[in-house]
Amino acid sequence: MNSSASTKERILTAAEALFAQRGFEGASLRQLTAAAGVNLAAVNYHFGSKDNLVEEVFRRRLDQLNARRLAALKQVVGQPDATLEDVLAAFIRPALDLSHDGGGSLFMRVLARAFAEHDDSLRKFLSDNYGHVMRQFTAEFARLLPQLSKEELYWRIDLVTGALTHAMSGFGIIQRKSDVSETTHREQTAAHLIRFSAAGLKDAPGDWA
Amino acid sequence: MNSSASTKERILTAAEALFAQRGFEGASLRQLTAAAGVNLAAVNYHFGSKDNLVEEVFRRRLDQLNARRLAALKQVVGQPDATLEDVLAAFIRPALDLSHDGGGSLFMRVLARAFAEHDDSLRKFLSDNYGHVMRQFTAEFARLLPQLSKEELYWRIDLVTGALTHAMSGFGIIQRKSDVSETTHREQTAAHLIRFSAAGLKDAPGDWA
DNA sequence: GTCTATAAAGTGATAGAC
DNA sequence: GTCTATCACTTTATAGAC
Repeated sequence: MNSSASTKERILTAAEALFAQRGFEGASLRQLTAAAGVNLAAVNYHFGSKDNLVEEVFRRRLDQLNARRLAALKQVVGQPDATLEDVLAAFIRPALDLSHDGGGSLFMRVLARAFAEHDDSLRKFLSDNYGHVMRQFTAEFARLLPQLSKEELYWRIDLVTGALTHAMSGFGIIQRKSDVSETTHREQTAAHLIRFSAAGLKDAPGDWA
Repeated sequence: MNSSASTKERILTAAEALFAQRGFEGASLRQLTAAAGVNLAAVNYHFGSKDNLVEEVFRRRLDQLNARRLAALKQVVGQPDATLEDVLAAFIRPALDLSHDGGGSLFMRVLARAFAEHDDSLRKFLSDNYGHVMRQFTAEFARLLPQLSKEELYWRIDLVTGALTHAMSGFGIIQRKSDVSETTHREQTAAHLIRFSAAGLKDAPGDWA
């Protein structure tokens, strides 16, 4: 029953889809291995445990995603006339591209679930492994928005994060129309996200802070 | 082991807390009835099934929440000089108040989970029972933002929804400091949400739409 | 309305043959 | 590296005594 990919990769792909659809608790190893066309015992052989498999599902996509984000940010920071929109684009575009190339469109839904879960160990894993990315972007936002207090900036970045996660996990009311190409739709999505986020970030600071 | 509240109410309260913490699949009836101090069989006696219990957890809070939202919106629509911020406040403040009175602060986390779940039957339940509330608010936004195309407006409302859900479920980086009262913190949260959302909604429409 | 006991099925994980 | 078989346990739900 082996297709082209390795057993390990096929488990990861099937797990990503099932975690997106039914959650980490909701997706059982039996459903998962059946979908991947591999033996039940293969999960424990290759990953050790279900928890470890969950982490590997994140690692596979986030390593690539965050490398691309940091590369894009580096490009932007190099330019003296970089705008807030440029920094937002460096953060957003790589995430939208995920849904294009790797077939990893489901991964953003997995990520949205992880946010909603509040699971401490999972959050610690994400923070430990990818927190430095968020810190670099935050520093750049702070540089471009010096009029905002630290607290006000954190608040707004938090709200931007919410909007992005929501939009990128794709449960918005906006569906791509059949006469719009996938590429065009992704460009429009990026433009909406960047514009909306920039407007919220740039707004004058509140006078009550 | 009976405290003051009825068995039914105590199950609902325990279920809300556990669903927020461990998810709908992750929270078992055994954990739930143990936390409520009631017998395991009481869930099936009072609610028929776990799925039905989930719906009742939503109904208990959303009936009140949406009634307050519509009442607040009615007040706003009555005034000829109502602002976008007023409409946003009518939507946001009742949700923040939930965390104050009923001890229902956990409910917003349950709601955030429901959004991330993509569960069709749950989404249909929410849409069937509370969709009219969102439609009324959308109509008011459209009236106050006539420069936006229907598509652009829907996009922005969707992004606002993401920011609100994220913030109200309380997994932001912003925590209340010990020297800030609960009331003050809620006011600041509301101010941030309203200001940020209004800025994103009011931004000039894109020229590519 | 609340209880115990249990049915029937599902769960993650593992031992051991190949 | 892959398989079967199974362990030890948990799950929802229900039957029937009180």
